[in-house]
Amino acid sequence: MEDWHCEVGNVSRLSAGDWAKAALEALAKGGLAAVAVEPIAVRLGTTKGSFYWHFRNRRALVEAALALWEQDTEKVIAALNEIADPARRMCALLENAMADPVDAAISFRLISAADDPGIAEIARRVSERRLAFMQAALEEMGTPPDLARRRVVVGYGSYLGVAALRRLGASDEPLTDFIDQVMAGLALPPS
Amino acid sequence: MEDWHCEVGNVSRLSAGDWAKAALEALAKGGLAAVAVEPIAVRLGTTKGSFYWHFRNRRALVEAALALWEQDTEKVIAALNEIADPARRMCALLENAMADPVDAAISFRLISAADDPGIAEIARRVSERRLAFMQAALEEMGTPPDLARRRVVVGYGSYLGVAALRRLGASDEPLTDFIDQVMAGLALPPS
DNA sequence: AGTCTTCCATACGCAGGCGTATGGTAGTTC
DNA sequence: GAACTACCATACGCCTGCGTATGGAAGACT
Repeated sequence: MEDWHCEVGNVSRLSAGDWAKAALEALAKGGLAAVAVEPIAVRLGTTKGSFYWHFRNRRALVEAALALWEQDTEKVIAALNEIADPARRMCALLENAMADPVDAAISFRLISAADDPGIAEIARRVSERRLAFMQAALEEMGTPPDLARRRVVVGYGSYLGVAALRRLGASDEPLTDFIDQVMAGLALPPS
Repeated sequence: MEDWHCEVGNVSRLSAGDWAKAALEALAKGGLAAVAVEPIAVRLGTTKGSFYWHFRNRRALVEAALALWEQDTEKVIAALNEIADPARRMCALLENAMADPVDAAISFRLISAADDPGIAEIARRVSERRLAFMQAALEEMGTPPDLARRRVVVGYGSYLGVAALRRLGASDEPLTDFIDQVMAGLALPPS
């Protein structure tokens, strides 16, 4: 799992991680169809020859990209867990999330492509992870697990949907309004 | 605009509307990439020759399919407007919407493909129409326009996001929970 | 009956993406 | 310094989709 971008002389050698990173960017920018070997090779200034040395096929590249995405979620969660107060933690989460249209774009691409069971499974796992993180915060504040779960599904759903509307240009309402409403829905004090 | 599926003898002739309908189904089922002339021709039991008589190119087919989708929204709105009581109207809307995963799937496909300005524009227009319909109901109940708008954005967003989570298999919570929460967020009495 | 219009089938060329085969280059190892 | 490995470039065949060109069938018109 330890792969490095290695640079020798003025010739740079690519790692599988470089390919995965570029693939994730392509996914966010152009959708699953844009995760195509030759265009990404051009973007990386190399050729297919490099790719098929590092990966078995295109599917493996997609999976590597999504693994990267999954790790990003873990990083964000780890960072937010530094915030002791659960209410402030959730508020920071919302602000954080709404400020990251790239992650939202990836989510939409995957939701759209959820007819592919492999894609759906990863998207489901990441969603589940995020929901669990939010639910834990509510439980910390004394909300019973079942109620917390139901509230968190709508809370995270609100984020997804409102981010989608902003992506479409169908909503330019200020973020504070949105955050206040979601916090209220989660039965948390406003920031 | 009057085109008919016409059947003469045992040979059926296709109309542009038949193509648009099939294209919309393909969009829902397989995404924008699945709106491809030849596969749809096979599905309709015909060939490209038919298609390029009815349409200028693939883009025109996509637009026709989305026009059909836009009309569906209008039909639903017209039907719901038969319900006099705004609160019950909104409740019926939510039940109606959550029972239609195909429409939701189309929404997700378009949100994902919103990097295409043409796609984004239609999706935005339809979203705006739905938001306006909901906002009108809230205003009927005395909510000031600005507040109604903000609530409705989160309400419709919640629908989109929760439908997405259900699509992923990340939520199997009962619909009544969701509906109650959204109705509460809209400051409407529960059903 | 012959022409005209409408609608469709077939065949073609082109482009782009996937995966493979094969050779080459630059370090590493002994 | 020679073999060896790791990494990459090039070239190829295949498939699928787009759009066009052209001919054919079947009813309508006169």
